Amino acid sequence: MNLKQLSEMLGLSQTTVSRALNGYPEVNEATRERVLRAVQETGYRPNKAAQRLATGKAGSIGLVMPTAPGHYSDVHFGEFLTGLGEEAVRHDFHFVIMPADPDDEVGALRRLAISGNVDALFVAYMRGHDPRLPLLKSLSIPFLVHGRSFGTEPDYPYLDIDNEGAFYDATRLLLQLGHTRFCLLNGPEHLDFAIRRRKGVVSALAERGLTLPDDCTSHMSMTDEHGQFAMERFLQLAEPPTAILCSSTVLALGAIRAVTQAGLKLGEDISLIAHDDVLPHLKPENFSVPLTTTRSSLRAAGVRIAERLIGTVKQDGPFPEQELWKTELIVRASTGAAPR
Amino acid sequence: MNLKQLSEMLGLSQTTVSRALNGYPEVNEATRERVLRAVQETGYRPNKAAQRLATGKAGSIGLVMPTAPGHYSDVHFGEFLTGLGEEAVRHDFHFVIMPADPDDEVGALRRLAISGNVDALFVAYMRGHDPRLPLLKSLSIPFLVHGRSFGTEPDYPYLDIDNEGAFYDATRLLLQLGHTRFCLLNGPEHLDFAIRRRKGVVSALAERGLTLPDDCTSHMSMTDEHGQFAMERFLQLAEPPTAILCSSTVLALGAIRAVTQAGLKLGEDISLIAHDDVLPHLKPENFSVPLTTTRSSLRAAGVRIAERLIGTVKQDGPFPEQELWKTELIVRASTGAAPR
DNA sequence: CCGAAATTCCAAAGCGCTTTGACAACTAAC
DNA sequence: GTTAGTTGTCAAAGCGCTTTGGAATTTCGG
Repeated sequence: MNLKQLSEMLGLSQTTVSRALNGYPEVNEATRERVLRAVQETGYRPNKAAQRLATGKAGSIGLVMPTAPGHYSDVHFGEFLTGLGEEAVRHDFHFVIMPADPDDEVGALRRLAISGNVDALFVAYMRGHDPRLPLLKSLSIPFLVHGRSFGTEPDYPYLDIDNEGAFYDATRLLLQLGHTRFCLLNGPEHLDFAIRRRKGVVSALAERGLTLPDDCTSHMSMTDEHGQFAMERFLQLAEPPTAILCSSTVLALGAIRAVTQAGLKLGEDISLIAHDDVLPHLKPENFSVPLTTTRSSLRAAGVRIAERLIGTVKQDGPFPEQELWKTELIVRASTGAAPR
Repeated sequence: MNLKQLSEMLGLSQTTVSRALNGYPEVNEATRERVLRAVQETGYRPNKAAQRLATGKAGSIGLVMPTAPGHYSDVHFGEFLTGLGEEAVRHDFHFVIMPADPDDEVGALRRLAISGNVDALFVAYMRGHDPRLPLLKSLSIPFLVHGRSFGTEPDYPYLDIDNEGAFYDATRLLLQLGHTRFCLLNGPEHLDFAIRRRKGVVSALAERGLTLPDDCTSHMSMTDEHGQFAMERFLQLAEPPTAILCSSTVLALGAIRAVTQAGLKLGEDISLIAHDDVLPHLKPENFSVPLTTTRSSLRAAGVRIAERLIGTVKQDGPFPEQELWKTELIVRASTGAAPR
C-alpha cells in the first residue's frame, strides 16, 4: 500500500492525502478524518526512504558502534543506549547503528554522515585529541558528544560529567580520613574521562604534597577481571595502598574480590570509592560492603542527549549547547579511617 | 556532491557512472578507473535513501529495543548486539534500532517493517505464544528469531540454544552428586527460555521421583539484586535447598552474596550451576568460588544470526533455517557432593 | 445575484538513485 | 562493401513521497 493507491482508493489526490496526514491546515476536517480512518484500516505507512528523499529528514540519529572479534562489549553502552531510546521513542525517532572496526571509527562516522541516512550524529568514548572532532565540525550535520576531548578546544556541543571534580572530591574525602597511600584503577589511558579523573586525583593529592606514582595507577578496559588483576598487583607493592579510587563499579567488583582473597577487610584495611554509572544490574548499595561512590546516571545522560539532539533536528535549530553535570558523592561503608 | 554533479564533472552520463560504481560489466575499464578515482577525490557517497528507493534494498537489518523509564537495560542485549555488529560490519550492513514501549512491541515491529527502512528483521526475548510471530510470518520480509516461542508451531526461522537440555543435564549432575533439595532462580516467567529451562529441571527431577515445588522457583528479571533477594528467601525455607540452578551469571552474583552472608560455603553447603552467556565482564571462572556453568556464547549467536540474515538478504534467497545449539556443561568448584 | 476572497483540492515537478531499451561506434565475418 | 555482432554510452522512466503554483469550488459582502 502506497500513497498513490491510498489516494485512488479514497478518490483524492496524493497531495490532499499527504497534507491530511502531515497536519497541514488547508484540508477539510471531514476529509482528514476520512483519510485517517482509511490509514487505520489499511495499515498504510509512508515509505521512509521516499520521505527522506523528499524532505531531507529521516527521523533518525546515527551512531557508530566499535566492534571487532576481540573487542569487549561494554556494559555501559547498553545502558546508555536505553537512555537514548527512552527519549527517542517519544518522538518516533530511531537509531542507525553502524558497526565499525575500532581502527576505522573516523571513516565509519564519515560514511554514516554522508550516506544521508541520518539527521544527526552522536559520538562517545571520547579520547584526548579525538580525531573525530575535526571531522564532525566539518560535516554540517548536527552532532552531540558524550564526554569531551582533552586537548581540543571545547567549541563543540557536548554533554559531560565533571570527572575531574568527582575524583577530586573523592580523593579529598579519603585524605580527610587520613589516607596517604592511594591507587587508581582507571579506564583505558587514552580515553578522556580517564585522563580527567586521574587529573582530579593528582591535584587533590598535590594539595597535601602527595603524588600518584605510576605503579599506583592502572589503566585498562573496565571488566571485573582486569579490576581483580590490577588490585592483586597493587597489594603486592612494597607499600600497599589503603585507599583505592576506581573508575567503575564493574572494576570494583574484581578489585574487591582481590581484597577479600588477600584477607583484608573493605572499609577497614582498605577504603574504596568507585564511580557509579547507575547500572541497574550492579548496584553499589548491594555489595557485601556497600560502596561509597561518585554517582551520575548514564541512562539519564542518554535521555538528555537524545532530547537535545532530537530538538535540534526537529526545529532545524542551531547546534546543541554544552552541558557539564556534577556528580554526587555518596558515602557508604567501603570508606573508613585509614588504618594506623 | 551527487551522482549528477559527479557525472557532469566527468563528462559521462549518470548511467555510466552508476554502472562503473556498481561493478557492471558493460563499462570500459579505463572509464571505470577514472570514475573510481574521481570518487576518491571528491569523497562522493551515494545517497542511501535514494538508493533504497530505487533498489528496494537498504543494507540494514532492523530490531526493536524495548525501552521505558522503568525498564531495565539488559547486559545481555549489548553483548548480543556486539556479535551482530561484528558480522554486519564485514558486509557494510547497519542496524536500524527502533526503541519501543514494551507494551507495544508488536506495533513497533510492524511500523519498522513497513516503514521500508529495513531489509530484514530480528527479534529476541521470545515469550510463550509470542504475538510477534504471526505478524512476522504475515510480513513477507525475511526475519530470524533468537530463541523460540513455546506453544507456537516451530515453522519459523530461528536460532536457539537447547535450554531444556542444558538445565536437564545440569540437574542430572547435581542429582548424581546426591542433591535432593533443588531451587531454580529463573528469568521472567513468560520468556521462552525460562519456560524451557524449568522444563529441563522438572523432567530431570521427575526421573528420580522428585518435584520442583512452587516456592522453590523464582522468576524475575536477571539482576544481581533480584538474585540476592530470591536466594535469601530460599534459605529461609523450612527445608533449605542444597542445589541451585540459576539462569544467569548475573543472578548468580547476587545469589552467592546471599549464600556467603548466610555463612554458608559455596560448593560445600550449597552447590550452584548457572547458565553462562559468556559475558566478558562477568566470567564464572573468576568468581571467588569458580562457577560450574552451562555455557553458550551470546556473542557467537549474534554473529551467526547476522551471518544468516545478511546472507538471506543479499542473495534474495529463501528465509533462513532453524538451528539449535547445544550448550557445554563446564564443571568448576561451585558444585560438590550434597552435604549429609 | 455578482465579484472578490477564502477554502479545498489537484497536476506536476523534484528529491538522487538504478535500470531498461536504444543508439552509436567499432570489429569481425562473409 | 555490406551485414552481423560487440562494446561503451546515453536518455528517460520509475521508486514513493512532499511541495509549489494554480484551478475549482464555496462563502460572503454589497
